[in-house]
Parts: sequence; structure tokens; C-alpha cells
Amino acid sequence: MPDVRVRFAPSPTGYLHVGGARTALFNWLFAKHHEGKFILRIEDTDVERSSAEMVHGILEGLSWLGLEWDEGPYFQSQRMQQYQSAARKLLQEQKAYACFCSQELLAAKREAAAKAKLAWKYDGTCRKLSEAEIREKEGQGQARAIRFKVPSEGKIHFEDQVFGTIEHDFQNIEDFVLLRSDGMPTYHLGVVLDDIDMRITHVIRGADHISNTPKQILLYRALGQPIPLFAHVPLILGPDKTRLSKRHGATSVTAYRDQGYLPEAFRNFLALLGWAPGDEREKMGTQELIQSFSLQGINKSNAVFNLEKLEWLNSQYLSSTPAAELFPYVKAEMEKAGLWDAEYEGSRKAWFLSLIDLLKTRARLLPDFVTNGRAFLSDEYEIEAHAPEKFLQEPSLRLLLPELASRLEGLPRFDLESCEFTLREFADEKQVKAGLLINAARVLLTGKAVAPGIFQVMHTLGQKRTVERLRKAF
RNA sequence: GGCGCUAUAGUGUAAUUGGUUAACACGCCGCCCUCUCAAGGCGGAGAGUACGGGUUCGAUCCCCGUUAGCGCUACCA
Repeated sequence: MPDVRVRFAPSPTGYLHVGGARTALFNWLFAKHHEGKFILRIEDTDVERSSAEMVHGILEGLSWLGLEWDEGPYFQSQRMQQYQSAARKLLQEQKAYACFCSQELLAAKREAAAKAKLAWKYDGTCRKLSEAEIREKEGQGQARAIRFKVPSEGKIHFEDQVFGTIEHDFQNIEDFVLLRSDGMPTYHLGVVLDDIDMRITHVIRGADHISNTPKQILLYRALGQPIPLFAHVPLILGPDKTRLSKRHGATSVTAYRDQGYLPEAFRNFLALLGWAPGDEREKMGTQELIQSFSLQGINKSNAVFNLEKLEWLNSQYLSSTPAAELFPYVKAEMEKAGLWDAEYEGSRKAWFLSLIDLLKTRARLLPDFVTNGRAFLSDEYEIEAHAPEKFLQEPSLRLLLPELASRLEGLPRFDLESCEFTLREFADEKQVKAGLLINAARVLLTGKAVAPGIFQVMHTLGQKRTVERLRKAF
């Protein structure tokens, strides 16, 4: 498939949401797979609702996901001439006509039809206007939109790469507006012209555009241009199977970044929503995703966003990513929590990396490094609510622990082996279970009932802190 | 209301051109490991493929209908 060119064309009327991100990802994967180009275009023809801030947010979201674009961003608002001249041409060729119906009138007609439970489509009032009538209205300076002339009879069908053959009757397609009375193009004119000019070969977009496609194909034909291939991807729904929205919590991709998801994990998760490689792989890296991606692997039914699986995937990435790669993320978290010290990327960097390795298999989200790592970085940590009653009940601990502390203090080398040997030997001597001491030590050393293996904790914490905390316990 | 699309365990996905005990993952339960938890390993419950008809020797897969969900039905995109 030579010269594949695809695009992601969000409108900046909102942030980059999960659905948009997934569409962008599929386009990006498709482009990479075919060594084609991924183009970014901002559809900002709705001046009322578009904003520069949203544009910024969208770019930020894409960058976070690592979806770099090869061309753009192009802005529709900067291509007004093209749209207007195309509309003029269509008008001259009688493929479109001027419509003087006011929006109020149209709205009233639509409402009346709805009330009478009748199907409504534009009734073609202005399609029947004579030359003279048009000139008269124009002379009066009446505002006019330009509508496309949809054939009154017949059918249109196209081969969707995901959904197969889609058929529509012209009877159900109204004479849609191409150019608004303020001279701005509508979505249909905009996309088609842009996709033509940008030589887009495959239009990969949300399934909510399926019903729009026939109109656009009609436009391609009227313009005498080749028609790209269409691939519509199923929508992503919330847990209640309604369209994903603010009601379902975070829907902007940057919100997931802020909650502590890794971009690789999020991207992997997104790829699996509505697509599968055809075999049973789930955790897939970028290259693997690119290699395996194909339009054939996209399925037709809507997908439900499963937060638990996202979290699981994130934990998988967290535990398998080398500490050095996790470092910048963890650093940012520690800074936010006020636990950062410049030494951690200087003289104590190796130690800090080992701490990351210690914590990462138990982390599900980035902030877990803070909650589980605090006791290693500071003496200001809380003792978890029910931890003492669970593991510090045994009265003999009061004597045992300080004595153990002294033994550990005397160790010439404070490593995993010597800590373990010392504690177990001590337990034998005192005829108590090692577990008793271990669990009690865990609460004292980390403030938690749940933490990594105790000897690793001791080793990472260091001799001084370990001894102090065991001693200071009671 | 009209038109379009979809329908496999709670969720995400598999199931060569119709022939499988309908598979895998998340989640849930249990066991192992073990100093707790996570990870890991092992096992279990959970769908007879929305429902009803056809076609066929045989349908998750093809056709029709019903139902449900979603989408479109704007001078939004």
C-alpha cells in the first residue's frame, strides 16, 4: 500500500478525550505500519465553540501519548478561500444552490415536524427558486447559505473497511449546508476539501460519522475527485454503556496522565479497545503494536472502557519498566509530595533507583511510589491505622525489638544476608517465630502492614534508620 | 418519529473459507510460594454465542423478523 496518508482531525471544542485519543492512535498506528504519513488537522470552523486553549490541550494530550504527527497542525480557519471558492464553483455548476431560509424558520419547521411525529429533512424551498427570485433576494441583501443538491432518487453505498457495505437512500439525505450564511464552511465541506487537498488515502474516524459518509462521497463526486477508503471505528462507552462523558469521571487523556498512568500503558490499553491483534497478546510495546496493527483487526461493536483493566496494565508496565526509565516520573511525584532531594539524582542516585525497583512491583499508579516510599525518604511517616493491632500486640515485642536493634547495630556489614541471618538467629535463640519479629519490624520501619520483603526494606532503609526505628518503637 | 449500525461470560477480545468440550485477559473465589502485600504459578465459578424463525448433514459464523443499545437526523464536528 504505497503512500498512505491519514489524518486525525479533532475540533477544538473540548479537550482530547479518550475516544479521540483512540482514533488518533489507530490513525498513527496505521500510518506507521504502512510507513505513511500521519497528519494533524484542527477543525476549528465552529468559531463559537473553538478555542486556542483547547488546541493546546489536544496537542499536549497527543504528545503525552507519543503520537507525533508528520504534518500540521493545519487549521481549517486558515483555509477559508479554498472552501469559499469550492462552494462558488459548485454553485456555478448548479450542483449547489443558495438558500435564504432563516435559521429561525427552519427551526420552527423542524419542531412542527417533530411534534407531528414526522420525519424532517430540509424541504428544498430554495432549490425551486427561479433566477429572478434569487437575484431579487440577493439584491435585498438577504443572508444566504449554500446547500448541496442531493439527487432525489437512488441509492448510494460504500465499502467501509470495518463495517463492510453501508447503504443509504438519497431520500433520507437532505440538501445539506455547505457554506453558512456567515461564509464559514460546515463540517462536510471542510473535511472533504481538506482530505482532498491533503491527499488523504484512508479516513479512519469514529463510527458516529458513518451516517455522514454518504453526503461526503456525494461531495467528492461533485468535485470530481477520487474517494478515499473509509474505516469507521466503534465508539467507546462508559461502564453504563452510554457514551463516555464527564459523568464517568476522567475522560480527558491528560487526566489519566495526572492520575499516574504511564503513556505506554495507556496507549496499549487504548489500542485494545475495539482492536485485537488476532492472537492472544495483550501487553504490547510500540513496535509490536505497529507491526500487528491492521484495519481488519478492528471490531464493529462499541467498547466499554474498563478502568480496572487499565490499572492492571499500568501495574504491569510499572513493574516491568527499568528503574532508570521510571526515574523521571517518580521524581516528579516525589517533588509534588515534597519528598525530593537533589542528592537522589546525584550521589544517591543508585540508591534511589534501587528504591524504585523495590517499590515498582507493588505499584499500580505513579502516586503509589509516594505512599509506599515515604518512609524510606523521610522520618515523617504515619503508622497505618490498623497495623499495630495486627502485628504489635505481642507483649514480648517490647523487649525483643530493642534487643534486635542492638544486634543489627553491631553488624559490620548491613546487607540482605546479614540482616536475615541476624534476625533468624535471634528468633531461634528467643524461641519465637521469625514472622513475629518480621511483621512487627515492618510496621515500625514502614508504618505499614503491607510492604516489600523485610530484609530488603532494612537494607534499603540503611542501618541507622533501621536501628533507630526498632528501638524507638515503644 | 425516520434512517443507519451493532449484539460472544460482569468487562475487553478470540474462534482458519459454517464442523472447537466456545479460547485468552481483566475482575471475582480458592490453593501454592511466603515475613505482610503485590508479583508469579496452579485451579474454580461465570456465556451455549440477545430472542425467535429459517438455509444447511451441521451454524457464534449465512438470511429474515423481534428486542435492546449506540449513532445520524444542525447554517456542531
